Amino acid sequence: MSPKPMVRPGGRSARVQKSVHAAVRELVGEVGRDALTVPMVATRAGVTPSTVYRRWGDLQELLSDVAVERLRPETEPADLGSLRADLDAWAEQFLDEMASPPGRAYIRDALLGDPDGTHAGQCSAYAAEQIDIVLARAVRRGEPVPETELLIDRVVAPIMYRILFRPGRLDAAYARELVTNAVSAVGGEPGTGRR
Amino acid sequence: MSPKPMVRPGGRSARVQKSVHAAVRELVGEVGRDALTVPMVATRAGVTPSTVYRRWGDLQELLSDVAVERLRPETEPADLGSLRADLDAWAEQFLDEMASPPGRAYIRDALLGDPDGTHAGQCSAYAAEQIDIVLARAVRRGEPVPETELLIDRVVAPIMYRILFRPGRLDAAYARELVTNAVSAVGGEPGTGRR
DNA sequence: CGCCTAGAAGCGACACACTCGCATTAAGGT
DNA sequence: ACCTTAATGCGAGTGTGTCGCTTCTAGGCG
Repeated sequence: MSPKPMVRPGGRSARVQKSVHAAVRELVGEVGRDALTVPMVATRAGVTPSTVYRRWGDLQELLSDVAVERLRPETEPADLGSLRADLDAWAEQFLDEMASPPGRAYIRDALLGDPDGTHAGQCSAYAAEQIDIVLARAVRRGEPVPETELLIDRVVAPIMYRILFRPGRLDAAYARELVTNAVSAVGGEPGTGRR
Repeated sequence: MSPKPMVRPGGRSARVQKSVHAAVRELVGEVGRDALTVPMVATRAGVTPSTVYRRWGDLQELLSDVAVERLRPETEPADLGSLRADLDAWAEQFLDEMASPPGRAYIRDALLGDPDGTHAGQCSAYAAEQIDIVLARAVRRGEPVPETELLIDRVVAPIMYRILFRPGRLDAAYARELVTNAVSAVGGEPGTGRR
């Protein structure tokens, strides 16, 4: 028994992954998501279609892979001096990015080709990380802070639910309302702190 | 100008729709969702594949159609004598059905093949209707009631978010917690009533 | 330093899902 | 009973996706 199959992140495999991802991003911009096919991506990336089929199995899984990458936040939430201001700003930006047409498309793609829920879990983890940064800052300032879970339930979940399930519009005021309701629940009435 | 193009719900079209839906349900049980193909469904339903392609366009859209039908609640929420009891019972049942493996599969399918968000909106409408029934009952009893929107944001959205984005387990206690937090927000502190 | 092994990519052939244009049938209105 | 219109049936063609085999490279080992 050898110690482990080993993945081999360096070398050829990594090059293939990078060039395939790049090809997807280019082609989505050029021909659109609907016209995209695996052979097209493979040709652009300079690999054979079977390689793509083997590694990703499906166009949807490939798109999901790329979408998760695009949904990764690029910067830390801004530090505006108070928990409330930080959360407001973060929630507004989060809603803007997620509710925009490309954002909705990425969310759909990420959920779509995701048999075991790994990619979806990754998206949720991104939001949790950003919230944790904001909360850690507030703790350092000595402010009372809600649980991360509470903010996910009260702010992130309603936004994502509306994006996915309801056709209606979403604006910054809604994000601020959710934040207000969430922070007003901290350090006060019973039954708001979960788990 | 004739009044309308008209859909023709009765007659042949309706028969085709019914037999195709039945074929999907049968075959999903027999060969599984992964092995399902449009030609297979068409053969079982006694129609030509092109008919299925024309009406539904895609296997995913067909599965989405069937999934929405399965997600339609069959009974009204139970009347247990109080708002709190009704909401607890409803939320627990909702969570049970939605978080179960078949429930998750139906949700995924419903979202998957849904270009314009119609099916997703239908699912959301189902939940809103059930909640409205419970709230209308409570109003008749003279109880103070929260807004439907608040319950969707505080109860439905967190449950669906966790089902879709988080691998963790969901139990009845979580549903009750969400209901507690939602009803405790009614008729009290500022900033909880939305819009 | 060079061989060995195993995992990954290249290649080509085949199956079949999906599209499309045309003919046919049936539903609903007049 | 007729007419309009839309939906279904049918068949051919295209291109996606699968599979077995070969070839190559990365990492382990003597």
